[in-house]
Amino acid sequence: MRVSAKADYAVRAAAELAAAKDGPIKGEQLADSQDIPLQFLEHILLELKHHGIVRARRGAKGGYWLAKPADTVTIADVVRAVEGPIAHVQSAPPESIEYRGNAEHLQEVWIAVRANLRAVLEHVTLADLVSGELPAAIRVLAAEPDAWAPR
Amino acid sequence: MRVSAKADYAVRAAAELAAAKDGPIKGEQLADSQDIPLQFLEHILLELKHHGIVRARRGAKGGYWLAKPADTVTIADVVRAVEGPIAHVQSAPPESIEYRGNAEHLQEVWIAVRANLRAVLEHVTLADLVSGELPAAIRVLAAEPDAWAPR
DNA sequence: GCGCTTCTGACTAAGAAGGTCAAGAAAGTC
DNA sequence: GACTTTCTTGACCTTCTTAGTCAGAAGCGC
Repeated sequence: MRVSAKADYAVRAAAELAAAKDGPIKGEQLADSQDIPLQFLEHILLELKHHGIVRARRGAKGGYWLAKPADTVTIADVVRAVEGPIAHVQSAPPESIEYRGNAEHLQEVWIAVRANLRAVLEHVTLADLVSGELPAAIRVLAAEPDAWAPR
Repeated sequence: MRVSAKADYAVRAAAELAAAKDGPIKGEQLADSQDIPLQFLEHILLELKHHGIVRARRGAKGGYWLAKPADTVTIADVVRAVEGPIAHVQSAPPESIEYRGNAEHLQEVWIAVRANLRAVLEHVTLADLVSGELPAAIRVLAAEPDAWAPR
């Protein structure tokens, strides 16, 4: 139930790429602007490339850029690329688990958890993120004072 | 973004305790009915005890029972006891993180993620879980066919 | 005091988290 | 073609977490 450094880095780098207008951006530049260890970041970018989220070119004028328009890439896409499936229970998808006895309805709870995670992650695109114009439903969630309270 | 075996076990054991009407339940009985490795389960129960969620007595007629009424203990309470805070990013609470540049609005996204997780976990009690009568809002989430689709 | 059961700490093996290092391959520039 | 830049890849490292097991101590009921 936590967000790894890797996922956080991946989304931040992707946001930086989404904001870039002209040509490929170098790894070092991404690492600098988001304060991410360069070598670690390049591994992450490679994973993103393998998942078809970014593209890259080497050489003097090389760098990274988004493989698709920023408004078609969601945060869920980026997170899944580096962390794998969202909200798995014991490394298995919740719809495949069978609970017995008094825990029988726990499956529905985990399904609801995943649905609510998806409701945020699959509906915020990189374009939304850099423009700051998050979908209305998400803005409502983040605006509630209670959401900012530690617990 | 995944649910550990420990958290899953803890909730299932707690559900079993919530359903128990008469007297303390032995660790072995819990392990059997939910198919959880006994020794591992006892460590989990001890953590739950330290967090004031269950109580225990040793000896011949010993066992475990809930420290509070089942309708006042939420799944979030149980999960936090064994996994720590929900939806931390890089081991820090989302409200404490400051993002720079194009990732500036990422904080709101993580806050929204946490809010939506809480919306499920803090509103289902152990009593709801064993009776199967989940809160209406959660039932709606789990009823949507799309929520059951892998992805 | 005896048997039962929880309590506690120590240990382990495997994997993930969060990196670092160094060599290689491709692309551009001159 | 030489050189530089930059991505690409694999190997390695340290620390922490996961998912347990084992053995013994301590408390409870009779």
